[in-house]
Amino acid sequence: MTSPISFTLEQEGSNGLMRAGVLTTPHGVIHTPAFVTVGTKATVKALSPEMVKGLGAEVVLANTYHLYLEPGHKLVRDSGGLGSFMNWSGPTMTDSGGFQVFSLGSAYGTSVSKVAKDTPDPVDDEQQVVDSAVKLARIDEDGVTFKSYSDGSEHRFTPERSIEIQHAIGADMIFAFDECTSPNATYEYQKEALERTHRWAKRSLEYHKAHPESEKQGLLGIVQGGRFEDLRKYSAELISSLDFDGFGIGGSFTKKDMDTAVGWVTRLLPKEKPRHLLGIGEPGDLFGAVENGCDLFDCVAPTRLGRNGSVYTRDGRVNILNARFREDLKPIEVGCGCYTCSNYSRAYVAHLFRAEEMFGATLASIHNLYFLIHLVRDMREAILHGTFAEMKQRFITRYYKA
RNA sequence: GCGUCGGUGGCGGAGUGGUCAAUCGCAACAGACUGUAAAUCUGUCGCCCUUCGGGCUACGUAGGUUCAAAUCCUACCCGGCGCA
Repeated sequence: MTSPISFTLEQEGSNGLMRAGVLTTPHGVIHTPAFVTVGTKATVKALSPEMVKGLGAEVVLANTYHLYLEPGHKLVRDSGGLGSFMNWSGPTMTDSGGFQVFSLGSAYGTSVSKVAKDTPDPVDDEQQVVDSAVKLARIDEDGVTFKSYSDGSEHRFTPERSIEIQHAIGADMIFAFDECTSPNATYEYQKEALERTHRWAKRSLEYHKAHPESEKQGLLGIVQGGRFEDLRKYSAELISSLDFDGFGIGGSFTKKDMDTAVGWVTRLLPKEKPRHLLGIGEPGDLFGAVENGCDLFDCVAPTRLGRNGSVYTRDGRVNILNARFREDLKPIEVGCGCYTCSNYSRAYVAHLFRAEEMFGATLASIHNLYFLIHLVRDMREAILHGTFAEMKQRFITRYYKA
């Protein structure tokens, strides 16, 4: 059976891993490597689809669990599918709800994120002690029972159910239902969770292939294995052996080891299919991931940081609320081509945040998304021109100079 | 002029003899945020010393009572209200 999505490699890097390509979906093409804009609840927070398109985004990723809870996947289906519902005409993706197994489960009530710090914060360790009874996700072999974070009602996700819902939502690319594990999980637990995720991957795939939606929607299998080399490689081989349309690399990492861990996996994945690194990332992480052969990335950071007043610049991330920007009439980044920097000053954006005017979140989100999307796009160009290493060196030196 | 209520940290506003450098909110200052439980969360917030801790100056002003006062008394200054 032919895949509803096709991937063409344009250029491979000298390290044999990184590559530039073109991913064709039923709703348009994505030039990879590409940063995927996150629109969890069928909206990129604070932005209209026109703004999202205008800042250069080629694809939007929504969330199955969130849309299932609100407004319900059937309504999305009856609205003509995700793209039609949210008025986004380009390519779309949905995450399976696997991340919510983590964020509402083991990470609930803690400050643990999927990317662990190299030097653990003792406060984090204390906060990890959360009664398992209050967590909102419970895992068993067959699936996950969630308690809605908004009204406490109970819901059940299985691999089949996740795919069924993702079929209704109708994104071009969907993900197998997996378990995103905590970076603090033991090897034993990671292994156990990995085996389960593999069984879920097969079930997701079987359910998908048995339905006509598989002719319009591509299914991506997810490699897990935490921070353990043998588990990552085992997972990459097993997931590769299945007939997925592409691959996701999920789960937890250490900031320092992320590149290495991604490399273990991408070396084993078939070159002719796209790889999506789930939930990453920060500028530095993106360089490492691209260098190690990832094609797609999504991250909430640009929009969340934007709403909270942090903005990216070539000289590092800054908080626009800092006193020094109060009367600073320069754009957030001199030379930036985004709508925000073309028309507004730091002082104005800072004023909006201080006055709690919602347009501030919009302007900061536009800038941050533009920054990351164009950063990855620049990486793509650099791969095509064989100048990736210099480009990376130049950026990293300046961005992390402190 | 008489009466009355009140004057607390940048602001609002608690406190009404000791546990008060003074609850709390706002503002301010800084930090965090990686498949969105998030337009959220955390910390600092009189001055000085290196943190623990210690020192100093403070609750309109000046005196007083008391072992001890933002809290009680007296006078004065200022403000609100009422009566002339």
